[in-house]
Amino acid sequence: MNIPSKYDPASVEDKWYSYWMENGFFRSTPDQREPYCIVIPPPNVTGVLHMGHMLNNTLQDVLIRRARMQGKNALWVPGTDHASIATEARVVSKLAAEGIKKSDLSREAFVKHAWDWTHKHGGIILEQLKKLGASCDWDRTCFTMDEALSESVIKVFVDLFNKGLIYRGVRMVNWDPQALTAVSDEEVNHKEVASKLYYLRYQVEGEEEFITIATTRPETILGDTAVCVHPEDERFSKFHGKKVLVPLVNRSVPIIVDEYVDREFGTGALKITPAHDINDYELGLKHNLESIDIFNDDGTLNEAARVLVGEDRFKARKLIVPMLEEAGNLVKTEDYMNKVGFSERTDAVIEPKLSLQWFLRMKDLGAPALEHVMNDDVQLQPAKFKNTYRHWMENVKDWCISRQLWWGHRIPAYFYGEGPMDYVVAESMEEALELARERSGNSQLKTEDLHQDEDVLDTWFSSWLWPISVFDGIRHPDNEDINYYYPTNDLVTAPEILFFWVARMIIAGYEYRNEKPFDSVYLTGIVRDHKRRKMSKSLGNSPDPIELMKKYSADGVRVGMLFCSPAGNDLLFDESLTEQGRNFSNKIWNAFRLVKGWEVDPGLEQPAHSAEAVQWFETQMNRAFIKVEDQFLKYRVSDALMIIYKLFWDEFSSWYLETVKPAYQKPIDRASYEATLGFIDGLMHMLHPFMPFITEEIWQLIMERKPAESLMVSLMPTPESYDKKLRRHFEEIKEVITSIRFIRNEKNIAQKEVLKLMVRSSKDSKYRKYLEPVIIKLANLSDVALITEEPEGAVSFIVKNVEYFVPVGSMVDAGEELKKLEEELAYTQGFLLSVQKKMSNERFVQNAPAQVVEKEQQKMSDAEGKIAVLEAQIEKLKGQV
RNA sequence: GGGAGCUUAGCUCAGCUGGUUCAGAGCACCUGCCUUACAAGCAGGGGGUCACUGGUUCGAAUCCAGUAGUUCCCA
Repeated sequence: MNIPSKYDPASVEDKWYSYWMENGFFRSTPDQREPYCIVIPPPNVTGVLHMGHMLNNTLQDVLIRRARMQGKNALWVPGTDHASIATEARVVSKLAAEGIKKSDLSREAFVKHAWDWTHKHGGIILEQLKKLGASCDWDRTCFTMDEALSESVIKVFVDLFNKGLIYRGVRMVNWDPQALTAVSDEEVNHKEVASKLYYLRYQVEGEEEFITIATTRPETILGDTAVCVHPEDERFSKFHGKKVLVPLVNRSVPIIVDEYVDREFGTGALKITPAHDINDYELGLKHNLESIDIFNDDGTLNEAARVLVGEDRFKARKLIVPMLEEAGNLVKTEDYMNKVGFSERTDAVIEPKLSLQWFLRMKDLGAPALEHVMNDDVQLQPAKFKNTYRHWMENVKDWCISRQLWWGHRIPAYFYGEGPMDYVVAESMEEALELARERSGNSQLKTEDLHQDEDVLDTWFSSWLWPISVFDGIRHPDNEDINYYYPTNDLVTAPEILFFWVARMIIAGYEYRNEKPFDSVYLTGIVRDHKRRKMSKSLGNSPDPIELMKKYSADGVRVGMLFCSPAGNDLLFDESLTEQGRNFSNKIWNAFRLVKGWEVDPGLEQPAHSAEAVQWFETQMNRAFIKVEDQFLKYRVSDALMIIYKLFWDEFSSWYLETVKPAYQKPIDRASYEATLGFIDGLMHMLHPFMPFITEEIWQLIMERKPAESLMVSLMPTPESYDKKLRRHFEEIKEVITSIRFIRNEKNIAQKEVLKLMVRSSKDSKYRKYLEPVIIKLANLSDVALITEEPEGAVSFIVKNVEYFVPVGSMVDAGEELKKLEEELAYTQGFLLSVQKKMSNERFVQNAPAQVVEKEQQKMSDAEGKIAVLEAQIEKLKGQV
């Protein structure tokens, strides 16, 4: 078999991905095996792959591939999300570029445009995931607007409505004046903004007295319906029960008292605008205040404002200040930092607004979801997110589920009359008609008389059903798929959607399956650049994942992502990491090339050093298997990879291969060759979940494979117990070899030059003679001699109290040797002293566990032995200097 | 304003229920090597009073309290 000297990822990756697809290795159907399932966090249907997706999906693929190789029936369900606001915004701007306004289109026409857009751009991201190697069952690809999923959403809405959990009402909502829709609390980002605090005085009605308030939003005074002071604030007690005139419009409003007011803030008096501030709204309800909405939906002032009508809210703020000044109401202005809410989608400043919306009652619904995370039925990884989760769930508010958009699931409420309550909720028009006839008592109602609610549902109202609806478990709760795969095993997602999505999936899970949706949630970090800036298009600091994979290979990028991805921590991504990943591929390829290039001589006996190395590397493999297993249990994927990385690079390549490697153009014995190929096979298995492509390529080249054979569906070896003593001894002789290499370096002796080694062991420190062949090979020695008397002209070192001497003739510098030994002696004496101090402390000996004391005892005698050896050597050297 | 977390080598992070004189990894760095698997490499090496202060303990990077800095979440 001819192995190309350069690894060519591009062709290899396409070749094996097609092969896996053709053989249906990604597909899963229920069977007798234990299931392992992940549902993908559905990306926006029209989105493109970014670094966050890369991280997230690499992790999912690692988990899925590993489970598959452990013999589980692994299923990774892919799909996309219709992303109401984001998609609609894109379609609107695309139409705008063509000179078409959304308002000129009918709902049907607009939705058609949106579908066209979806079909054109939808699924690009899924194609990109294939480049990464994602082993999703593509036959099961779902979209939240598919018929089955849409029906599930509507069915759930109707069900919750009938349970009395969904209601319609006027509430203060977060209004996005740009997207012209309500958004949920979770879709609002609060940012600190430098603004001004305006001090305005209101005249007390019928008097020449004034009361001064402070506000950041002077334009909203036009909607004021009260001024509020603290009941115990003596500065204002004389005003209790009086009225003030709102500046500019001279509307008379009451002065009310409430303990809500913070006496320290501003002047201690507060203007109340119930229509435009959530706190004022609450006060308004409490004190029965009128509520004057002065804004249009797009954020311009309406007729109710009476002045500046038609101006935008921010322009109005600028314009009203000189007007107030002129009218004598402006006392002063101060610079002020305050927090302002911005829309997650459009970045427009959110306007608190009273509006008629649909809500879902969350308190009772959420109770099981809180309980089952707190008791670890659903595990959050890392667990530190439990705190945040609890805080949110304990203060959960009703969920505003309606959006004033057209792209999405239309709310299945049908109005039959003019009144706000003249509606019915049903899964279809036919059912709605029947219900409406019943409710209205009018049996003559026709479908034309019914009018469906214009709003659509929040996107998360479909995503929260995802782990159930991808298996059609809402419409058919007892189907084979849902019974087999649900609850799923792991969910991999970003912490910023813990509440948007994860919490709500848990809620829906308990409500509709009476069961958690997944066993554990792996929360990844946010991908940032090396300066800790969030990767974003506008900053231009986010590499294009597709380009990155072209440059460094998919395996390289996967490894690069994983190297910097501890769970729950932000990860600072840098291209050098993918470079490291690519270098690793190169290393693997070359190691394989070396082994495959060996010629086997069946008549050759296995050299002793190779036999020992084979046994030793077996212990290393098993040890690594066990450690990797442990890391995966803790979801420490990064550390698991690092263990295998070091196993391959340091232990296998640098130690093992260097030991068994025959001299140039010399053949190798059969036993060593086969053992080595076996190790490569095992290493490819361990590495496959992380680097699927290169490992498959190599595995296929190890030997002739049968059709439809593949590494990705072969079983992972299981860890066995290993010879700990052999491993320890090998570590000792590694230290010996390194020490000899250090001497070569120091004395400028080339590796080619053959050296001698002399060993003196004492009764309580043993030289590992059986590993001697390995030392001879790797340190390039002629022989090792056991001695009792110290030789002349040799450099010495000590490993585990065994003395080693390398004769270097005239190159030995006795003075330098002496200095080195004296330094080591001083250190060891200091060490001994500290241990002795500890041991002479009665309280330590009494209180510390026996094991610890024993260990200290051992340290003490070891140190004493070493000191004796050192002192003898120093004594001898002193005679020479 | 309320809550949570973080602070260990130049960088990114490990260090479990306190026990090798004050400690590990990867990368980066330094020195020497183009030794025919790999210079995308090999061999060797240096580097940290574990943020600060105090306490508990025979013993603290590890537990407790406070201080400073920093990040995130919620309002």
